[in-house]
Amino acid sequence: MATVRDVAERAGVSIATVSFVLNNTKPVTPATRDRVESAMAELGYHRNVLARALAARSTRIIALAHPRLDTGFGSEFITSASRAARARARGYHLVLWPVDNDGDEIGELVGQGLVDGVVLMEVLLEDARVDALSAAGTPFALIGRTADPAGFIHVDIDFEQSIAVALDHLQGLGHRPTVAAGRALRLPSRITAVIMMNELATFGVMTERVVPDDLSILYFGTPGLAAIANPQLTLMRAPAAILGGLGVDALIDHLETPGALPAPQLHPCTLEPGASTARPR
Amino acid sequence: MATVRDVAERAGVSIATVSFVLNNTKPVTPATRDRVESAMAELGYHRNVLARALAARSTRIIALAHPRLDTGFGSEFITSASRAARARARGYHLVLWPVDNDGDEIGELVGQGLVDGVVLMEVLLEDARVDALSAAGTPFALIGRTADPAGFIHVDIDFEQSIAVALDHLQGLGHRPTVAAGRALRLPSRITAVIMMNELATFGVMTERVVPDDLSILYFGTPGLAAIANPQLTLMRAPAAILGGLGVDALIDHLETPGALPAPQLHPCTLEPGASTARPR
DNA sequence: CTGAAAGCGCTAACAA
DNA sequence: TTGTTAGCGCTTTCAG
Repeated sequence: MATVRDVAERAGVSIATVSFVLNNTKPVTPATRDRVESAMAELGYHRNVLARALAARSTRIIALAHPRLDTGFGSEFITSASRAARARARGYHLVLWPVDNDGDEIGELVGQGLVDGVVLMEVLLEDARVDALSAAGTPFALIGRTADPAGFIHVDIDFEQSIAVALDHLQGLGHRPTVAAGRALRLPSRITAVIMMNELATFGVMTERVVPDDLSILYFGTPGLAAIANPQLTLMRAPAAILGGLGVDALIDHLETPGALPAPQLHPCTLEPGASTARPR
Repeated sequence: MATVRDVAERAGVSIATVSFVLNNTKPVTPATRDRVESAMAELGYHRNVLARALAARSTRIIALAHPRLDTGFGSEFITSASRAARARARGYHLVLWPVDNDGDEIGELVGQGLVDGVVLMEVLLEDARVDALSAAGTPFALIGRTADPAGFIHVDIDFEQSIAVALDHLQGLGHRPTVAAGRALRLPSRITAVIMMNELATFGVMTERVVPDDLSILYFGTPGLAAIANPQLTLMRAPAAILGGLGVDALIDHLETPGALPAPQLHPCTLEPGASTARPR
């Protein structure tokens, strides 16, 4: 592997100059820049990211902290995050960190100095990982929200907008809204439609009522379960692929503009028709 | 962040000694080892992986090269790979590389010196990425196989075993085997059951025949599609979660025992009953 | 068994 | 505009 030293020698300049053209950090005459650039091309030079990171105190690596056991969030989330990281002009790397919910593990990992920041998946209302990252002084972005997300970089589902779309769908079918959020143990018989956010509960309800004849169900979540159900559930699909990319983008924005706190990015679910919603009888 | 220097000072030894206990690379008196270890504990010392990597010429980071656009392989694959990497006693990191099928991009990435090896997903029979990695001299493991996999570290689906299970299932229902591999344009009417490996083709067949009354279909692949189909497909599910971990394990084994070439790990699909297979009429 | 010292490949003052 | 040089934090000979 060729090093800056080799390039410098071949171009007849100092290694500092090579670094300057590499990073565009100081003015260099077009002529010398040319010489350096062709030397790099001829040698097939690739800058060693490790050495760069050590010297520059910035690794351009970010971590995606995901649940240790797969919660079935779908590969789109991860691949979109991975693409977003590499897509930037100068390219970040994304490492995967399977971590528990207590903050110890993630604290240990950031202590290793490998990453410039962390994207945290499946954030809880009270989240020890968030505390650990704050304590360590590591920049991070949340996918989801803690109880008090103000002050944290975060991206999440736009629930308000999503609910609006969901209600619109149900009302279009002729259902009338009522306020009954929460976990009612038993569904009053006058209810003609429900919006469900919980897998298990959804299947529970489906055993008690004839869907969609007696009850329409609109399910918020990922398609896996919705597809398997019988009848196939009408789904408000979480924008997984989009959130992954947005989270990474927000974090990188922050890293490159230390002052700024990127505004929260909220993205709605999209309605995917199924057979679990219909006109009320 | 505390450094070896801080630890050495506090323990009253040289930084070399600290390194020796850190890596267990030279004998150290229990007494001094103790002093060093408590110094590390007191300072909350974490070894900087970058500096270690640069000096030791080994990063303990491996890359998972995945298709740039999500092919719906499921998150289990990636999370199991990520867990396998971190699980080892001394912990590897896994970075994600979305790459095209031509070898340029991956060649560029390994040139950066960030990783000790690469796990390659969705390997093709003729694969430019494999050539690029070979040329670069980077250790790698394949998920899948090239036309001639001998000499490459690889893990894959055990097709032989899987087919045996599949045939067993169909014969148990009363179908009789015939040899008709390939892509027959039209299905002879005497055929009572097929094993399908291709999404599109499967749906094509389903529009032409009544399933499972006229034709039983056994589908090899991932559950996403199988679940959505009507009737729900009987599935031979690819062992994604297992292969991810096996691939990483094989690569790390190789990295830590430069001589050895880990034997190919083949793992069969598992049969998941659906409604697309039945007794022939 | 322990320490001194020379790097790993690069960045970034500071000088020239 | 370019070069000299001192690190970044660690590993690893080579002496002692």
